[in-house]
Parts: sequence; C-alpha cells; structure tokens
Amino acid sequence: MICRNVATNPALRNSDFFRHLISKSPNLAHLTQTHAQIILNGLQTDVITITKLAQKLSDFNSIRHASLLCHTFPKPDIFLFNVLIRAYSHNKNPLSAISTYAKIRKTTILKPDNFTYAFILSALDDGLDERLGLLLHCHSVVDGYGSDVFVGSAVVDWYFKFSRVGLALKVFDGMPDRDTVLWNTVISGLARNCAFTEAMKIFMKMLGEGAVFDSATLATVLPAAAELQEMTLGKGIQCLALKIGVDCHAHVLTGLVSLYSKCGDCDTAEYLFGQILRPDLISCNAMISGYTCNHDTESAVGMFKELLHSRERVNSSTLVGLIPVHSPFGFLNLTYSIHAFSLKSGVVSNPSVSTAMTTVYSRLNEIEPARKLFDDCPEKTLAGWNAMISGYTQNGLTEKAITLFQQMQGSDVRPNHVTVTSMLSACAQLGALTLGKWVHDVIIKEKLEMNVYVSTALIDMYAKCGSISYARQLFDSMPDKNVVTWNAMISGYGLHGHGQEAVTLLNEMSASRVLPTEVTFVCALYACSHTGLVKEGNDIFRSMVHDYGLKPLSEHYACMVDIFGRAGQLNKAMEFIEGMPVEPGPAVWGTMLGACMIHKDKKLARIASDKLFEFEGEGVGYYVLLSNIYSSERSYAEAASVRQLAKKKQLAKTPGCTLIEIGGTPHVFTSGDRSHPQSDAIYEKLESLLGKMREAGFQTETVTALHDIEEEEKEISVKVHSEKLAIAFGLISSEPGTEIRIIKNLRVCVDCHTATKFISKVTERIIVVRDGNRFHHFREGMCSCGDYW
DNA sequence: ATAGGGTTAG
Repeated sequence: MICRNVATNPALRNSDFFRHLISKSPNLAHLTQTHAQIILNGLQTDVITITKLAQKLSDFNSIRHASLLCHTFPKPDIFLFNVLIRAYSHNKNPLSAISTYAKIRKTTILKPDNFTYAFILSALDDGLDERLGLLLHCHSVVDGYGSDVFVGSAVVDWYFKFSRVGLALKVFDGMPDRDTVLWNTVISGLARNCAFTEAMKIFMKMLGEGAVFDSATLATVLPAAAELQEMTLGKGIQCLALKIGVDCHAHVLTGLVSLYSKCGDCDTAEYLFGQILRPDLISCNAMISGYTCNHDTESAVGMFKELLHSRERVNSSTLVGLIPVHSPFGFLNLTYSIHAFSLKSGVVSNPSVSTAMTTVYSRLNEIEPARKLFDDCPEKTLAGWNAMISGYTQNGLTEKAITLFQQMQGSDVRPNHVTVTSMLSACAQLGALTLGKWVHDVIIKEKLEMNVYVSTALIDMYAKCGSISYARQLFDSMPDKNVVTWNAMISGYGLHGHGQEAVTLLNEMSASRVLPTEVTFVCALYACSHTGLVKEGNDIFRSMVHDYGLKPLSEHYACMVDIFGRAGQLNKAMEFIEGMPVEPGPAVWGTMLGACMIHKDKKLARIASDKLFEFEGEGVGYYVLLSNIYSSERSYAEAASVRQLAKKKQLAKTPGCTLIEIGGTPHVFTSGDRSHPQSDAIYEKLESLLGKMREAGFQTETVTALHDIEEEEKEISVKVHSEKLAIAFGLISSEPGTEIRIIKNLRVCVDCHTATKFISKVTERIIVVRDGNRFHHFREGMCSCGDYW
C-alpha cells in the first residue's frame, strides 16, 4: 500500500520520506523492498538514508547486508561505519568490528569519533588480546576523546572486563565529568570483579558528591551489599529506592531478594519476590539460591521443577543456586542428582557449576571427584582454582595445594585474596615459613585485598611457622578482628607455650566486644595445659560454663584432664572424668592414658587403656599407645599382637620426618636417612656433637623413650631420628649463632628433646622445633615448653 | 542519522 503511494506521489520520494519508511519497517522483506525503492529513486548515494537503512538491517540481524552496503558505498562517512561497528558489537563479533576499524584507519581519511571508540571498545570481549583495548584507549586519547563520558564509560568498562581494576579506577578518577552511567559502570565493574567493599565505597562517594542515581545504580550496588552481608547498608539502599520511586522495579526487587536471602531473612526475600510482577529467570534464580542458602532445599527444588516445566531452559546460574554448598552433608542425594543432571545437560562444563560441585565434594572430603570436576572443566576460572586449592588445604593435602598453586602461577589467572588465604593455611599446616613470607610479599606487591580472612590467615601462618612475636605485631596492627582472629592468636600462644599471654589475651578479648566461642576456650585451655597453668585452666573452664553459658565439648573435657594429668594430679584428673555429665570418649581416655604414662602410674594406665580399648578402631594412635604400654612392661608378645591388630585394620603408623629450610630450599629427613647428598658430613657432625654433649652430662634415654603417642620408631640404637639429622644438617649449613628452625610431623620424643637441649647448650644456638603438637624453643640447654608437651 | 551502565550462580 505504501509502495503504491510512493509510485503515485513523486513529491514524497525524498530522503525524509524513506527515513520514515525505514524506521517503520516491520520486517526484513519490507526493508528489502524499501531498499529497491531507494535505488529506483536515485537515493542510493544519500548517506543519511543509507545509514538509516544499514542500522535497520542490523536490527533485523542482517549484518552481511549492512556490511555490503557500507563497503560498496562510494563516499562513506564515519557515521556509516559507526553503525556497522555497533552492529558487530551487538552481534558479538568483535573481530569484524576491529577489522572495520582497521579498514577505516588504513584505507580512508576518515577520523574515528567518540562514537567509534565507544562502540568498538564495548565490542571487545575477554577472549581477545588485551593489547587491542590498550591501543584503542590510546588512540581515543590521542584523538582528543580522553574526557568524553561515553568513551570514558566504555574504556572503564573494558578495563573491568579484563580485570584491570586499578587501571579502570585510574581512568575513572581522571574523568572531569561523571554522569550516572559512568558511576554505574564503575560500581558494576567493581562488583563483577568481586571488589564489593570498593563498590560500596564508590557508591557512598557518589551519594556524597550529590550525583544523580537511578534504579540501575541501586540494582548494581545491591549485590555488593548482599555479598558483604551488609544488611544495614542494604536497607539504606532499599530506602533510597523508595525515595526515588523505583522500589517496584524488577531489577531492584531481584537485588533485594538476593540481599535478604544472603543475610538469612528468607521470609522477606520470599515476600519481595512475590512483589515482582513477572518474575524472569534471573529473579527465580535469586529466589532458588535464597532458599538453598537458608537450607530450605525443598522450596528450592520446588521452584526449580516449576521452572523446568514452564520454560524448557534453565541456565547455569539456576543450577549453581541449587547446589547445597553450605550444607552438603544433609543433602547427599540432592548433590548426586544435581551432578547427574549437569552431566546429562552438559552444564557441568560451565566453570561456575563445576566450581560449586568441586566445593561440595571437597567439603564432603571426596577429593578425587572434586579434582575430576576441576580437570574436566574446560575453562579454569579464578573461583575454580580457588575451590580446588582450598579443597586440598581443608583436607590436609598441603603438598597438592602447593603444586596446584604453582600450576596456577603458570596459567593466565592471577591469584586473589581468596587464593592467598588458602595458601597461607597450607603454609601454616606445613610450617613453611619461607613460602608463607613469600605469599605475604605477593599480597603486598599485588595490593591484594586485606580483609579479616587474609589477616587472620597471616597471623595463624606466622604463629604456626614459629614467628609468634611477629604474629602478635600483625594482630595489634589489624583494624578489624573477629572471633577467629582472636582464636588464632590465643592458639598461637598455646603452641609456643606462652600460657600466660594466652590467658591475658582471653581476658582482653572479654573486655573487647568480641564474644568467645567454644573454639576460643579449646585454644585457651590447651595453652594452660601445655604450660602447666592448673588454676588458670580451672577458672577458664568454670567461666566458660557460668559466664558464657557454653556447654563443654569432649575437647574441653580432654583439655582439663590434660591440665590435671600433666601436672601430675592424676587422681584429680580421674575425679574430673568421673564427674563428667556425659560419657567420656576416646579423646578423654587417650589424654588420661598419656598422663599416666608420663607419670608412670600403671594402675590408672590400665584402667584408661581398658576404657580406650572399648573404642577400638578409632585411630592408630591408641594402638601404638597400647603397644607401648605392653613394651614398657616387657610384654613383647602382647605388644606385637596389638600392632598386628592395628596392621590388620590397615592403620599403618605415620613415618616420622623432619623438614628444615636452608636458604629457602626445604630438606626433608626420615629416620636413619642416608639419602641426603651431605649425609656423611651430617653423621660426622652428629658424632662430634655427641662427644661434646656427653662431656656436658648427656645420657641417652632408652626405657623412658618407649612411651609417647606417635613418636618415631623406637630404634634409637640402630637408626637416628630424623629430627637429629635435620639439626645436624642445619648446624653445618648455617652461620654460627643463627637460629635453627625445624618442623617435625610427629610429637618429639624424650630422647630427642633432651638431646636438643644439650645441642643448644654446646653449640650456643637457638633451636626452634615445631612438632606435631606445638613449638619448642631451645636455648642454653632449656626448652620453652618447660618439659610439658 | 549512531551512544555507554542494571538484577542471578562460584
């Protein structure tokens, strides 16, 4: 009909008419016909008409047609090319966008303008060479668009896309004018890069400067508040939404659903979800994840099934929200079903799904399936690496964690604060001070976020690796401490035998506003038992029950038994056990047995060991302990039978080994080890030491060496314990007067303990030993543990 | 004649 009009009314066949016709065009067929009319009317060289046509063609996804139009146009201007670049950008075809840009610069005299840069920068995705973006940023500045808000927003967004957070902020700071979109770009970029605290700060700054914000701003900042579990700030944002009348916007409501979900208020989340007129997939995902993280798996699965029925597609986010990462133990079958579903539907190759599943399996201590998921995932993201590394450290597989971290270093993914937190935990477990210090340097050099997790991990690492005073220095300088931070410090003091400091710190903690937990008291009681602070331990136990209303766990009882037992008050320990309101478990009897062995009380030892035997199969330590009792009574046949029992249950004893770092290189020794290249020199050194030690009064203990849990093999006459080898190696490979630090996986035996005291005396060295339980600082023939260990 | 930013998952 319109076409007939054209034919009958020549006066209307001008550029304006066709432009109107193009914009009203309902489909591609109509548009093609209009193109024909344009040519018939001789307007095929009118740049405005053709630009409009190219734009409409790309709206109908006919990019090839639009491209042909541009490239065959006799005198194209920059507008026409801009439209084409925008088309490529929308069509997610960055390579064509770039080649168009290259063509403009190489084959025309046209100058790219602010539109060109804005379009092309937004077309670049993270699959491309980073230098392209840098080059374009450069060109835009040279061409004088360095202060243009549109180009600026695109540049900032691009830096965030490539996780160059620092550079993005630098560009943002350099912008003379900032509009709402630029602010929003920065806030969303920070949130996308997990810099939630920074995102909140920028939002505050935006409010402070009186900048205009809109629903997009609030929808962008809400997830940051949700991630930080900042309910107060979140409610403030909700008020602002009300104030500017966008509290019913779907995006804002979705953000609020997420906020309330993550802060544990599932009811409000559900109510707000109900306010969304037409919930889309994203808001449903938010609600599903809300149900899951509040352990309402039934509702989560219900909504998931509903979604499956109503649409044929759910996305990876739906599935991730359904995976019970926070409570995997209660929902094993669900976990397996989700795994099966993701395998069947192929979403398992989505890095987020894979990462969530990796996390769940790690938490279930199923490390092999976790590793398989990680290996099978085609794209290794930061979260994926982090999940696998922390999976290893949380399961005590520290060497594997470190190996994986080294592999990560070789990839193009850079570690963040989460990665280093796991690595610090691995170092703490291993006692790897050099590696730990290196990680600390990385944190400083890379300016990684220093949150309470990182600082606590640092304190724990330094404490567990022997630098207790530096740990305290860090502790004092930390602006925010939570209960875990305090616990780490108190436990550090316990490890080093600084019981008094631990008690003082516990009191300081009560004075501050941080409430102690059961763990705090385990740490504090442990510190008391290892320093022989009987009265203090008793007071703390009573305070825990009466002042804090905490119910003692078996660990607390075991600590108390240890406190009495080590101090030689065996009858009091027994009385304490008899007065327990709950049935004493293997931990309590094991501790009692240990105390009986130290103080050589065979009668009570027999009672404790009989009790302990009722818990057979609980762990290898008790079998070893039992067998040691029999050996010390020279009941070798019985001893052998107990060991046989342990072996039958495939509970082989952990072999003893000791690690020493010299110049950053770790050296590991096992009992009677002769594999070290400097083995001869080491044994020679030991021989000469022994002579000097004997002169100073040292005698080898043989009988008493037969009694501790998990010591190294009792073959002193044949094999030299790994600890002595490491010390001897330390002596010959370090300057006189320097401190020697060694780490042993098992508890140190009496003979080595005494020997180390003498070595520290005759060599005038400080020797720091971290054994399986605690630290020993040897100096001038004395040990900091006061012989309690 | 052509603009840029938003909500879910690890």
